[in-house]
Order: sequence, then C-alpha cells, then structure tokens
Amino acid sequence: MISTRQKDVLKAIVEEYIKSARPVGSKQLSKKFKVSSATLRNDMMALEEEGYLEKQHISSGRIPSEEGYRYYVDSLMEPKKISGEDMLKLQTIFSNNELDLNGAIEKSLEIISDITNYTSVVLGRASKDNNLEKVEVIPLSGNQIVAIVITDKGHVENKQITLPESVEAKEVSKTSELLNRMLKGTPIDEVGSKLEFEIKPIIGNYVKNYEVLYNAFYEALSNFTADTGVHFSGKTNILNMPEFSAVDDVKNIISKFESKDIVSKIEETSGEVKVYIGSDNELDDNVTVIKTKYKTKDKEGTLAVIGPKRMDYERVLNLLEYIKSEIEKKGSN
Amino acid sequence: MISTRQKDVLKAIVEEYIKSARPVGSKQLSKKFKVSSATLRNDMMALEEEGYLEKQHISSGRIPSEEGYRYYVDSLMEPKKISGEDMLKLQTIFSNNELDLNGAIEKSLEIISDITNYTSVVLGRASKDNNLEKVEVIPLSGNQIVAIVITDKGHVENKQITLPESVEAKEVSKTSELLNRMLKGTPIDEVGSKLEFEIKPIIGNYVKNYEVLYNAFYEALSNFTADTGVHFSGKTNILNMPEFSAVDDVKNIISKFESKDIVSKIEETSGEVKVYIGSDNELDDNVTVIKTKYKTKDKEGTLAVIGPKRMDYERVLNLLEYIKSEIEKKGSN
DNA sequence: ATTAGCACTTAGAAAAAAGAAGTGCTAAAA
DNA sequence: TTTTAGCACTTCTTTTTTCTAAGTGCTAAT
Repeated sequence: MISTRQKDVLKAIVEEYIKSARPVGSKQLSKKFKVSSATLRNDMMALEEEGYLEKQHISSGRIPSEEGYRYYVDSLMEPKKISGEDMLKLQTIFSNNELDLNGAIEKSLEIISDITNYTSVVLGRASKDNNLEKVEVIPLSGNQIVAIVITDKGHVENKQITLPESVEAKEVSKTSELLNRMLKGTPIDEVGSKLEFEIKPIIGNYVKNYEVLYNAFYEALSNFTADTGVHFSGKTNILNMPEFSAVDDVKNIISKFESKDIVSKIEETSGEVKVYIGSDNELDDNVTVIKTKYKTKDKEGTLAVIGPKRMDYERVLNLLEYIKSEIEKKGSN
Repeated sequence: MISTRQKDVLKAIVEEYIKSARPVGSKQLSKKFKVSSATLRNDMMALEEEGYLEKQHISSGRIPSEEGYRYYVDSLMEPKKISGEDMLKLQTIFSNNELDLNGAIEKSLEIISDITNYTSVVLGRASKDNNLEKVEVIPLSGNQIVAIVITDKGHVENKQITLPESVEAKEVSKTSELLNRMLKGTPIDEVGSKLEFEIKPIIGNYVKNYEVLYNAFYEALSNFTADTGVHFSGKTNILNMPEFSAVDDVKNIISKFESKDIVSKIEETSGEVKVYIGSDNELDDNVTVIKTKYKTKDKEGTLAVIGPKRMDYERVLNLLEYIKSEIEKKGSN
C-alpha cells in the first residue's frame, strides 16, 4: 500500500539512520529528494502508519521500527557485491596455507569485527560424523596416565588421570585394548552410550578395577560433546556504539555474551545467512544478530555477527556470505 | 617524621576511601577519633605535605596518593587471616578431585573475581621442566595425519597436517620413529633447537620428503612454547567501579586487556605476592595489579588480580597467597 | 598541642532560560 | 488530487544561573 516514492523515503531513512544514529527529519531528508519537506512529512506519516517508522517523541525525527528494518532487508536493500577492500583483507587469510581451518575461521571473524566494529562469534563443534579412530593411553610417572582420543577427522582430546595405587599397568593396557577394539569407528556422539551400555557391563570380566578406569575414559570422551568452542571477536566493540553509551546497557549486553546459554541463543540451523532483528533474536531486543551455519567435512558450526539494530546490513550480509563460502571451500578436501 | 596518630589517620583514610570511593573529610573522619576535626585537619595537612594524601580540588576531602597506598600496604595494613567465608568457597575447589589442576586454577580465579568484583588473570605455560615423552602419528583418511606430542608431565598438543601426495606412509612412520628415538626425554623448550640443529641435518638421509614432514612436526612442537594460556575472569568487572563510570575509560582499560603484549605486562617472576600500585604497574596508571608466580611440577605461571588503586589490599593479598599455596600443594604430586 | 569559629572555595544538583530540530495542520498553488 | 509554503506548537538539548553541601585554611582562644 505504499508508493514507490515512499519506498525510496524509507530506504533513505534507514540508510541515513544507519550512518548517523540520529533520528531523521523531513528537512534534512529533503536535500536528497526533489520534493519539498512537507511532502516528505506526509510520506513519513504514511510510513509511520504502516508501522515502518517511529518517533521517539512527538516532535522528533523518525527512526526505523523493527518492521522498517525488516522491510528494508527483505525488499529495499540492493544486494551489492562485497567491496574490493574487504575482500582483499579476507582473501589473504583463506589462501594462507600455514593456517589451518580453525585458524582461518577465527582470523576471518577477527577481521569482520575489526572492519565492521561489531561483535562476531564463531561456534564450532566437531561434526557429528566424526568417528572414533583410536584411544591411546600413555603412562606417566607415578600412577598418572594420560588418555588420548583421536577421531578419523583428526580431532584430538586428552585427559590426565590419577589412578589409585591398586591399578596395575596390565589392567590399563587391557582396558585400552578393549576400548579400541569395541569403539573404533563409532560415531563420536554415540561413544558415551556405547560405553555405558555395552562396555561397562562386560569390562568387569576383564579388569579388576574397572570402575576407576571406566570413569576416567568416560571423562576424556565426554570432553568431545562438551566442546562447543565459542569464540568471540570484538566482544567489547559495543562500547563504541552511541546507542550503548550508558555503562549499564553495556554491562547488560556483555553479561549476556558471557552467560551460560549463549550457545543455544546464537546457534543457527539454517545454511542461509539469516537476519534476526531486535525482538526476533533470542539474545537481546536491542541488537541484531546476523548468522549462518557452516559445515565442513569434519566440523560444523555457526558464524554470527552481533551489532545494533541499525547495523550495516548490506555489508555484513555480504561478508558473512563470503566467509561461509570460503570456509566451506577450504574445509571440503 | 609522622606521628603515631597521623599513621592512624592515614590508615583510616585509606580504609574509608577503599570502602566508599569518596574523598574523606576531616569532619567525617572525626567520628572515628577522639580529637576534633580541626586537629585532624592539621594532621591531614601534614600527611599531604609528606606526599601520602592529595586533594582533587582546593576544598575537597583527601584521597590517598600512590605513596599513601604504598605506605599503607607496606606498614599500616594489618595482615589478617583469610576470612572463613572466602576460605570455604575456595576449599571445595581444591579438595574436589574431579577437577584437574588447570580446572582448579581457573575456577579459583573465577571465584576471586566473583567475590572481589575485580578482574583476575591467570597466565600459565607448561613448565620448562616438561620433557618430551612421545611423539605419536596417526594417519587419517586421504593424505592427512595428526601429530600428537606428549610430555612426561602429561601435557598433550596436537596438530593436523595435510601432506603432499608424494609422501609415503613408510616415510611418515620412519620420521616418527626417528623423532621418538632422538627426542625422548628432551626438555620441551629445547626441542625446537634440537629439531633444527641435530635432526634436520640427518633426517634427509632416511626420508625423501623430509622438508614437509619436518615443517609439520616443527609446527606441532612449537605450539608448546607459544601456549602461554591467558585466562581472564571478570574482564568486565570494572564496569561496576565508580572510578570507571565513563565509557571511554572502560574502553581504554579493556583494550589493554586485549592487547597483544598483555602477557609480558602481567607476567610475574617473583614467588612472593607483590603489589603494583598505579604508575608502578605496566598496565595502566589507574589500576593496581597484585600478582604472584606459582610453580608446580609440570607448570608455572602467574596469578594476578587487577582492580582500582583503592582495591581491598588486605583481602586480595590473602586470597592470592592462599590460592597460590593451594595450587602448589595440589600440583606437587 | 588542641580546638572553636569563620570566611572562602568548589563540585554538583536543581532550576530556569534559550535554542535547535522537528511535527501537524491549514490554506493556497499546481 | 497532490504538492507546497507558512506557522503555531512540542520536545529535547544545551547553556546559564542559582543554591547547597562538604570541606579547607587560618586566626585566636583554651
């Protein structure tokens, strides 16, 4: 129900507000249009009625509402290509063979927060299709051992364990032999239950002190599932945003970054790059989260950028799109 | 040259200021003394002349100068025992056998920042007296391998490597055999140079594609030295301090926390608990850093607490002292 | 050596005044 | 029917002014 010019007006307001963080008024806006400020005022009124704009108080300029941003992202934004400059910074990372995939991911997210001044997050966990390749037990001095678990995708976890005096070396090697025999090839997220339901019942037949050993390995193995590496870049970048000039607001948001359930709040299941504006992200009504899921041969996870609602949607979308594709390219062989 | 009462006055002012963060005036102070405010004014004037107190403006109350804090820490503070409450919270951690040493260290620092509301940091790196125990090479699918290095203290590092097509399995196992033979027992920080000067020259005789393999292992091994795990707790606790109510100050300090050379700025070489007030810490003139070095069988590092200059010296000193001793106790067997 | 008394200073809060940016509405022009 | 000029009216922001609380240093008396 809104005219072509009104769309242009909305687009201009959103873009102006993204740049300046200040409510946009009709006079100011009229510089960019060939119609008078009064006409624009009428359009703005219409756009407000449609729910795309709002005022902070009766005589203030307009700012985009969440609907307004959404409309902008869905229909108004022109999908530009990623800028040459941005591209350049990222390319060196993905073409650098010194860096392994994880390194490249983290580095590229660092760059994103650097150039955008938003906060970026990468979640990643060993993909479900990691299978256990080998369990290795290395005896150390005293009654210490270190248990190492390796998957066929090269993911390694280890755990140091102090055994009670009573455990003998032979029992340890028996256990590790048994584990290797029974667990090799098991998908890593099934290892836990297999340990509990298949191995625990029979291990007692072979090994005297199986309880301790069982617990030790259980711990080492459960590291895997627990490891949903969360990695932030530019966590404190909000300190630079005018909308977070009050220390309390900053505190509030940062405490959310650090909360326990951050993973579930950020995690994305769709492979597209998605935009969650204000109330439709789970983190905080005052921010926008743009995120996507990436998936490589041996790993999957989420890339996310968190910024104010007036974030530079075009740019961030492009950046994430690009990085995701580079990651998947690099991680596919 | 200052009288006994003047010492009492200084002590009272420091303690009051630590509590309230507000300049202390003579009237307010007179409640705690049996002399009149005029007399205290004279004492305060004398203390200011000695450099222990300062004013923010001509008619303000006094606040301690850095000298003042130093004098307080060195001579005025009464070395109380750690409070029962604080002790309790920490004890459970160190007596919990589920937690390994690293876990206990991090957890205890978390508790420190929780109860003090300051920021705490732990630096730790594998101690110099870790010796290489074993190098393990696990072939994965394709031409990937994962190289695992284990020390006699149970520290494990790993690195995934993509080999060029040309490398044969036999060469890989030869290399790993050679490395094990020549490196077992080598102190971990000498491994790098030994690789370069002793192994590199001869490995060519055994293995065709030694360059690639050499580089791969070099990388895996150099992880060790690079790993000076820095771990912050309560990084944003300064947001709660009245002296950092301006967003800019917060930004400034936090950016220092995140700077590259944070390690060198925090690292402590002395085993005592030391106090670095304002200008005599390398981090920032507006903070105090209290820190100490800990050293266990297989690890050494620094524990540090960063807070405003008016931090609760008695308490933090006690806490650090206690934690250090618990860590060293737990890490000695 | 200590204290009461007092004039004086300053930061900070509260109140008042001035200014800037914007709005909605009406009536005329296109 | 759409656009525009003109104007009265709001509200925020900034600046200025006023007031107050807390404190100081000094002098003279105890």
